[in-house]
Amino acid sequence: MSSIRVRFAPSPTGYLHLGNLRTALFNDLFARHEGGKMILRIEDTDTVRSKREYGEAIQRDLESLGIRFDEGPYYQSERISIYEEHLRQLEKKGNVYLCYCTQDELEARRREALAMKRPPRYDNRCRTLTDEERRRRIAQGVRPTLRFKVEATEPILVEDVIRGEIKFDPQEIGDFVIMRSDPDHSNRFLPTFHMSVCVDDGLMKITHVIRGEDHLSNSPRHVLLFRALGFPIPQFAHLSLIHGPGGEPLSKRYGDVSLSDFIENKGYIPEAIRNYLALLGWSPKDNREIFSMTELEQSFDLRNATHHAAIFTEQKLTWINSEHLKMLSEADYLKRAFFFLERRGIGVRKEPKMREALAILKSDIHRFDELPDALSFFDEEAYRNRLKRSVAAGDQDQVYVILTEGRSVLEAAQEAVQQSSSEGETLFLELTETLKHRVSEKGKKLFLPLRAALTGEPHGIELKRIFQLLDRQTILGRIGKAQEFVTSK
RNA sequence: GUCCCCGUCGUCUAGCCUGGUUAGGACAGCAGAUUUUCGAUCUGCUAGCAGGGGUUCAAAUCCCCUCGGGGACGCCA
Repeated sequence: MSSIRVRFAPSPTGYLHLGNLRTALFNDLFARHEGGKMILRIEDTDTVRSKREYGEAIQRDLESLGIRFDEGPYYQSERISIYEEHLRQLEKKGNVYLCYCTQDELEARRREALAMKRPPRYDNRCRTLTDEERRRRIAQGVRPTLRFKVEATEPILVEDVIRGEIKFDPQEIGDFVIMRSDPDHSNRFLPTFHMSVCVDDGLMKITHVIRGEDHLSNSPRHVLLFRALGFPIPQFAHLSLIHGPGGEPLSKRYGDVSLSDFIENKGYIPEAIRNYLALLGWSPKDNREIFSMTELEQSFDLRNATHHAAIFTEQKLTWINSEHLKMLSEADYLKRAFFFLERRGIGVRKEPKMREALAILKSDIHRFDELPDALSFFDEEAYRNRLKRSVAAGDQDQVYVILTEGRSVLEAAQEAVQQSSSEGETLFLELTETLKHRVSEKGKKLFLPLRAALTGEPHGIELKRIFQLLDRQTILGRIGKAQEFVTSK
């Protein structure tokens, strides 16, 4: 039994984007590969911005991606007394002091420092506050914060599984706030992220802190805090960030990279998203690209994570999704396809041939949102509307052009179908045999008009299959209809 | 501004540690084959070491500088 423990610790101040989700996934894959445990911790100490609904949405997203946690969710807002307790230890050891600088003062000094091209860091001035000054501040009603004294003189080492050993000069780090004033209770403190993270990681016996690279420069502070609190220092692994298609960092306002949009609207399957996300910032030594859930866990190795940001684009995800669709059993695929279509309000089960058509489409489509169009030829009304639009658009429309140029083919086809009494594939074979002798067109010129007349689309399911899916009457009717439409113009 | 991280085809990446490869793979794109159509499939092609110095017989690989991107420097996390 491995003692490895990792955690995913989001703050419920918005929805998870794909970058956050990948961090969760890497924690999950690492834990499972190592036979360790994964803990979910909701970092909701920012009482103003945190929302319960976000916490719930986060859990839904994790679940739909197949990311499971062995412990939690722990809510930090319910653990305030624990942080207070550990604060007392730090106070006893003289690691903290009260700071009476107001936010306005701090902000003004930061701006000034920046303007003078100096580092905008805290100057530790309240470390040496005189009793008199302190009394004056209190009299003014200033609410203090508690700062951690950065007294280290030796370089602080952050051991990172991905990047190696990184050194930080403690001189570069100002005393930082570990307890801030609680906006809702006038004499109470709330832990800042630094404090709650270190106490919880220590208490929860986290062995590997796997998080985004944006936390890299926080890590030396955390090393100092872990030491002061008497906790062992975990291994760090800072993941390179994921950027959007334009190269910009992903942020919570990018609603279009939300998981539910990808699954519910675009029709990607979770296995594929997992697979794609794993490949964004990591690759196995053998360069494989398609992985099942368990295969991913087996080959995952944090040390193979990349060091640079990766741009998220849908093209490869689309391909990976089509590969995963092919790997699905027919029953599983149909179940999911029906589910997707029904959510779109397309009642597919009523149509007996629909199941057959869906099965054919399995190896054809990339994602489920291609299904409604691909199946629309079943619907007589949708078919007619499509033709009407074509005719209205005239030469601008591909289908209209195909139909017009293929008029002679359609005439011959109509006649041939009328003369035959077959159905399905046999009808198709007889038809092509007859047409071979009656018209000079072949290949594209021959089949495109037939397809367009039958489905109203220039592409779709194999033509032979369409004959299996539509009955004689419909086929005959549509060929006639198509001719009517083009000549009516 | 200071500190930290990063820079290989359009995109995801292998190679870097431990110098010697025609710099490999995949997606996308393009072309051909096949299916007497589209799609799917198969084959092929296009395309890259950010720039400059240095070390070396030899540099994507080691060193330095420059440029570019990102992050931190919050009573957000």
